[in-house]
Amino acid sequence: MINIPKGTKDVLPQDAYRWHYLENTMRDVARLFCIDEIRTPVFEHTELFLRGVGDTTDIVNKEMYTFEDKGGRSMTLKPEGTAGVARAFIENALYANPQPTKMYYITPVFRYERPQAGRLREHHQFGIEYFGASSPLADVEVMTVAATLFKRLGIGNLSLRINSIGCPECRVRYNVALRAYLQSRLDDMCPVCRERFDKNPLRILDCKEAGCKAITAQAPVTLDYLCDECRTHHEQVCAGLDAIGMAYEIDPHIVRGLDYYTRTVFEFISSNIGAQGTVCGGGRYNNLVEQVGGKPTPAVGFGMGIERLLLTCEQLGLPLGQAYAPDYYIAPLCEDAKGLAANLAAQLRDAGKAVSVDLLDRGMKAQLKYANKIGARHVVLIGEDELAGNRVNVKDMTTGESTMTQPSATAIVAADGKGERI
RNA sequence: GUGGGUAUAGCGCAGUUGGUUAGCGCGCCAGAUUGUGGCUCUGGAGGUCCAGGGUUCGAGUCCCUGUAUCCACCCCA
Repeated sequence: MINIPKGTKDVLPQDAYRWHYLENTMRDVARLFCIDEIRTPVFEHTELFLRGVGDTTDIVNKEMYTFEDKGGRSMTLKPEGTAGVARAFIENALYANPQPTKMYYITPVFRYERPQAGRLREHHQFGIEYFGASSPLADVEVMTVAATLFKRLGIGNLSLRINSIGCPECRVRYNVALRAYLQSRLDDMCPVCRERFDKNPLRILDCKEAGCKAITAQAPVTLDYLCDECRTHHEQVCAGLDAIGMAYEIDPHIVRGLDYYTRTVFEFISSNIGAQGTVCGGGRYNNLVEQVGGKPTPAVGFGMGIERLLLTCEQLGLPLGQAYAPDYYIAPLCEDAKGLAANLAAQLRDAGKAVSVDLLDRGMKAQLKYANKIGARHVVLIGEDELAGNRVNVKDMTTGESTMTQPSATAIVAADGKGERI
């Protein structure tokens, strides 16, 4: 027995409709905002993620599925969706199209992690990317897309937290201030944070250790060290959210783990799916396109974990569409009926009906039982009597009523609701 | 990479201070006077008790090691 790799999941036939429901809703919402789909490869040159995501991040450092192909090139399964889209934007000269360029994707992503509730090695993301719009209006619209999707799904209890981490210039001034504050308190902090102090002090704000939290509660926050442009941008994002009545909370401790973020960062958080509650995370990344070799291009977007979204919906008991069921199950009851059964199945399918036919040579009772279990709405019975009378028996499985009718798709469909109980 | 919980039939579980052919519910297959499903009843199939070692007359049960899985840290969606 070879079992499934750690941290991956099968979507089983009886559950696939839920995924279709979520994906269809995502595509519908994207359409409402005039966002077109982009599909990029599942693997890219490793170099893209080193430069795009950032080589100091955990994702790049210890979580990538990297391998050498048979030509000796280093390839990596995409650990997030944005870098590939940025690459495609540049490579296909999408900047030459009317701007902005608004794109969405639904894709698997891969990270070598220890699985737990809401965290997998392969998960799926719905993401959107807006290129070429520096206005805070774009930040607001991106958050609105996520909020619209949540609303459509009936999710009402997510909290939106936003922050601004400024631009690289703000970051330099802020790091000076943060280090000055932390310097004298280093002894009371956890070992991990003492290392972060030198490498990336911003991450200390993210620490969950009680001692560190107590210290960082009073620490300077990026919001107080923004340059004029970044501060104005942030204020306008907040004003934009206020204007449309979207509730949010400013959380100075949101520091996203990907290096490409600038200015706005945000998360939609669920409180009922375990410790990994971030269903959607995103923000602005004005330097990414340039970092992977394009001309400076402002950009903003989000990634949404579909498994976490599904968990949230399930926890809330929300409807997720309906399982697929046959419109007709055709039950030949003798050898001679099989030809007609196959013929009627073909006719009904031509008419757009979902049709299942006996493949196991089962008896009538077993076939009706089976039809019931798979949720067939009608059963077409064909036995000796029907063949002799040039008729078929259409049974409505909801009402239990049967109708004798001519052996053609149009007659069978027209028989719906006209039967009598036998 | 670190810590804790769990592992018995397809799924969910029980299994006494160690004791003889390892059970229950659901599901699956079949039947209940031979052409009508759901409800009910009856029967059937299905298990290397995670793996390897140890203690013992005897291990699903106790001990050790390993593996898998779940949860949490870290980090993220």
